[in-house]
Amino acid sequence: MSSRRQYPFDLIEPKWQRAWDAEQTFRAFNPGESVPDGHPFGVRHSVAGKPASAAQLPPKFYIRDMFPYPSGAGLHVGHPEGYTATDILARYRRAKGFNVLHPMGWDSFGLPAEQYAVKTGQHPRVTTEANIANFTRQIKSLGFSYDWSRELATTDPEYFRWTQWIFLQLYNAWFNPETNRAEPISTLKFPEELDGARLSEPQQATPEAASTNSESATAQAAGCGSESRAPGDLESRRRAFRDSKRLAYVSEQPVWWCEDLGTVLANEEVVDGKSEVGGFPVVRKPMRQWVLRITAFAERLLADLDTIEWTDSLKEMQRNWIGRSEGAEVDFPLLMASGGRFQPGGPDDERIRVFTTRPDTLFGATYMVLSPEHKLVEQIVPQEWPSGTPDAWKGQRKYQPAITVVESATAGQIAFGMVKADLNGLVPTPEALKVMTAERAIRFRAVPVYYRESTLIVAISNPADLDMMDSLRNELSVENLEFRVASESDIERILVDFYGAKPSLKPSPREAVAAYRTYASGKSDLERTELAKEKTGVFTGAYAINPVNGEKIPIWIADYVLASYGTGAIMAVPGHDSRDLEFARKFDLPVRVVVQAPAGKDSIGFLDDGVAVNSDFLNGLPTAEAKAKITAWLEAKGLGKKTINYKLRDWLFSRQRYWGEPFPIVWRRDASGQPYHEGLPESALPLLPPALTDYKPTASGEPPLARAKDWVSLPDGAVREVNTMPQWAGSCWYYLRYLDAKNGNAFVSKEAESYWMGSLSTLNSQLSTKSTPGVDLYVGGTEHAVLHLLYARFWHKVLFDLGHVSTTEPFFKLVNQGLILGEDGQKMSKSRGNVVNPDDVLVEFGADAFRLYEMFMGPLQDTKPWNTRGVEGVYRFLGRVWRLFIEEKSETAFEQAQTVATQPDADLLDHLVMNGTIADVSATPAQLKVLHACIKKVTEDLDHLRFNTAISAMMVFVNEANGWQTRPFSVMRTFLQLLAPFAPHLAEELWARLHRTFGQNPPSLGYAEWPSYDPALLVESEMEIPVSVNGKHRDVIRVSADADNATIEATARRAEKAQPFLEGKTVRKVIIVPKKMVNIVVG
RNA sequence: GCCGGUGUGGCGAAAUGGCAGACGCACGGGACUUAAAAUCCCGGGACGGUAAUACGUCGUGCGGGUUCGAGUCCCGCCACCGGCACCA
Repeated sequence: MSSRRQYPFDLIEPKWQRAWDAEQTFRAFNPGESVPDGHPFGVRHSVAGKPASAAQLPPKFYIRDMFPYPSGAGLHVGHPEGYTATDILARYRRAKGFNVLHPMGWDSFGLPAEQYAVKTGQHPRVTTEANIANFTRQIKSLGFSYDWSRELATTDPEYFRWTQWIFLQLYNAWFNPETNRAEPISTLKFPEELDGARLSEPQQATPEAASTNSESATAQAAGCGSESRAPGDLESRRRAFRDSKRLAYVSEQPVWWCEDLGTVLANEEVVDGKSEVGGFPVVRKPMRQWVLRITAFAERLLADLDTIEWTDSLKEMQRNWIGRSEGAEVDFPLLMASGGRFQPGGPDDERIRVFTTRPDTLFGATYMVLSPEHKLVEQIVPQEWPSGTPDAWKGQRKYQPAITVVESATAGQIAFGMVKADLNGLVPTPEALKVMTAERAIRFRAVPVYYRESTLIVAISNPADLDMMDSLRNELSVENLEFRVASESDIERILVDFYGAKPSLKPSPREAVAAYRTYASGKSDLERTELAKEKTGVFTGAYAINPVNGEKIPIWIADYVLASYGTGAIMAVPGHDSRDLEFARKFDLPVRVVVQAPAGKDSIGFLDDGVAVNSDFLNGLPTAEAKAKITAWLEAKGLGKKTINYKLRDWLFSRQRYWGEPFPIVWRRDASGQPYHEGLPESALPLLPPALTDYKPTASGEPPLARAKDWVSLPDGAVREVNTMPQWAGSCWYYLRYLDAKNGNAFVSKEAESYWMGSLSTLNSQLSTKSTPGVDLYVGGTEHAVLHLLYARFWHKVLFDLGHVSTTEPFFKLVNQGLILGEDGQKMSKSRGNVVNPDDVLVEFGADAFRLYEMFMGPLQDTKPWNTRGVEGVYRFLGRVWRLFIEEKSETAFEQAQTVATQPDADLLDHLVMNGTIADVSATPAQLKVLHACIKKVTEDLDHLRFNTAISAMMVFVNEANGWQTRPFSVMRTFLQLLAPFAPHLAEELWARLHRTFGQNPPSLGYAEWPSYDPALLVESEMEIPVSVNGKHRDVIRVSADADNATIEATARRAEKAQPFLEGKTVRKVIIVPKKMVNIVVG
């Protein structure tokens, strides 16, 4: 650790931060805004002291960071990595003559503040504001050139009024599949039976959007199905129909419920069956929720990825998440077990519709599987098993508590063992739970823990759960915890008592199916992934007919088929699908080869494209042709059609929390008492959350907002929606608010939007570098790949369709910064104790060194470990820069003055004197060459985001300049311009001093024109060219720069060190790459 | 399992198909100093060789290939990191 400061950054850095603040140096000006007199931006672009129109302003450059959640822990060194990169580019672009928009704000709604509020009763706003203040202090101490006048926080009512406004835009719009875009709900046409006013006119039935389950499900829930209703409630039905089409709609679907967080979560927030935040268990639970129709935009979200510059991996993540697959829907007619045709509710129910991407394997479909939740299940199950049904198909439980010893001890209080039991059909019965409760059964993190006769019995099936034992020990305050293996009877007790298992055959298909459905729905996703390594399922007793060959095939239910994908049903082709094969093997179902694998590969289980066999009229066709032929055949017969499916689900948009945006929605009841919702008028915004003293959910499990009875109930009898929006809402559009952050009349003005988002950029392209539309550069971590970045693209497209923004995409270029690891090469975390706090680094080395090191570590996108010695290295470099400019003797005087001074004072810096080696003389050619090489490298590297090599180029310059007896003013001045984006405080201080020393008024460094290099100065009169013999490097020759090939060849042939390799050999060929190398090929 | 990315000194890393290891860290030597720190200068891929030079051989995860020439391009592996994961 250095005992003495390399240079007085502690005085320099606050001094310039104050100056930039006071002079509003980095204010970005909107079209129509008046630029203050004398502001350096106005001076540079001749718009000072007057309002500048969009055409008078220089081209825009909009560069942004992902705004942070202001946590109580403060900034860590990962945050400023991206911030530094964008700040360097912002400063560089300003110098290049762009109007740079570089803002910062706060994603300030969030769980920690709310959890603190639940515990202490303190309003989350208090915590949030304190954290914002701390983050602001930390970020400002790094000297970033943000335009702080545009600072925003998603928790600010003046911000979230527009978040609510955008929600209303979604609420009042629908997706028109014919135009493939969002339109105002007023353009929605009612189907004929609801269009009472114009029954005589011919009406197009509203076409279904690309088949999304949510859509058809809600449409049916809303009652617009085929069954007719009394004409009296036509109005209600019209409303229900309209509500079912909105981009923001209410759905009763099963959602991920997290008990520990007390809220539901979106699919994207659930990772490995646990909540992304906190890692708590989640379960599937049907609830009424607000959902946004992102699936309607799946195709455009996918297609437009081709129009933006993101990394391949990021685009790929989004593609995977959207998960488009092409295939066919095929109808399988039902057959009753008795052999008669099935006729429950009408013509639509006579078949089961499946989705498959391999219609060419239809002849290999030997059974069908429905998801346990499939709506047809109950209707198709017969009273009795068909004769000859194997016992294994009847849902027989066949658990063998095969106990694998994991760890053991004697005479302990806790016994546990690994259960490898097939829990098929087993669920904790209410009776069993009562018994368990009486005996102090507890559920610990979804794992049953059973206390009986002074012994805790823990059945686990995953070695990973061993980690749990420590927490369990703490939680139970059991000391001297010892382990022993659970005995077989221990396990038996858990299975019988907890799961209510009885080793008996299910007596009827109905019971077997009911038991399996309960089992499947009761499993949390955690249990599903950890316990269900083996396939489970049960035969329904019903059969269907394979439409291509008339075969009778059994229908099963199994939880490996998801209700939420495709049609919730599949045709199983065990010959060519690994999951179906696994299932077929377990239950002894027939396997048939219908695709011939290439020679040498087994056709059973062959998943790739091959040639159709055993498939009647498809035989001999390659897979692609077989697909086309069978699809056409199905369509001609009316048995199926080509279909596209997506993995993407609609976006669950409501949370049961206090600290989020309230929905601008009220609920009323129609004449028949049916509740319906209504959007608030814009004039009611912002809708503020009510004041509460208790932030917990209500006793009846309603969200916290329900506690505010006065707030919830309106005088006219309506009640407010009590859910709130998720944290992602505010971050979906903040990049638009920055453009016009103080606008009270609109979320952004048209002028600001079109200028900054680049629709106007073609109007003023006086610079060769053209502006990109949208955000020019967005830098942030990969963790938002499918959350924020997908949601924001979706909102942007809706706003675009509705005419509120002018570009189809928000972020045209995006770069992911790499993770910074701790000094031990591990991910930084409190528990590892390897977290580096930027505050500490700043105290010791200053902001400039910190910034420089963050960039010097390696390429921005790479993951790399922190190394404090590395900071010292760049800090030393800055010290060398300092000493190039400052007379060392004057430093002694300065230090003495500083010791005497009672408090730090920037005036003390005036004791410093410029280094006497700097003189206003013309530079030597060698000096110019060093400088211009540096300009070239730094400029080119900045254009390609190669900060680390730009810094090393400056180090090379400093190492050279260090040896100069005389340092020309002009050269040193230009160098400071190159340094300024990286180490702005030091550069500003030296810039000011340098100019004053030479009797000049320092021009604004931030807006001084970026230096350009003269290629002529870089040309060598002589050059060194490596000489190779047979591709091996042997010598280096010197020739004049304009030497022709003949001269080069002759010189190379004479090269001394090459001689031993040429002697006695015939030269077959001489390859000369101009200015690069010579290769002599001998034989 | 599928998709994407990355493998170069003791470490972070450089290298439009053309002298591998720029720059920095750590390390070693020297100057300055009573001494240390700081600073300045010099040296560091490995092996062989030499008093030290010189010089030679090998060397960019592994195995092949294309090329006068490969860290870079192609084919096949291996390892690590990230994402997805019963999506029909």
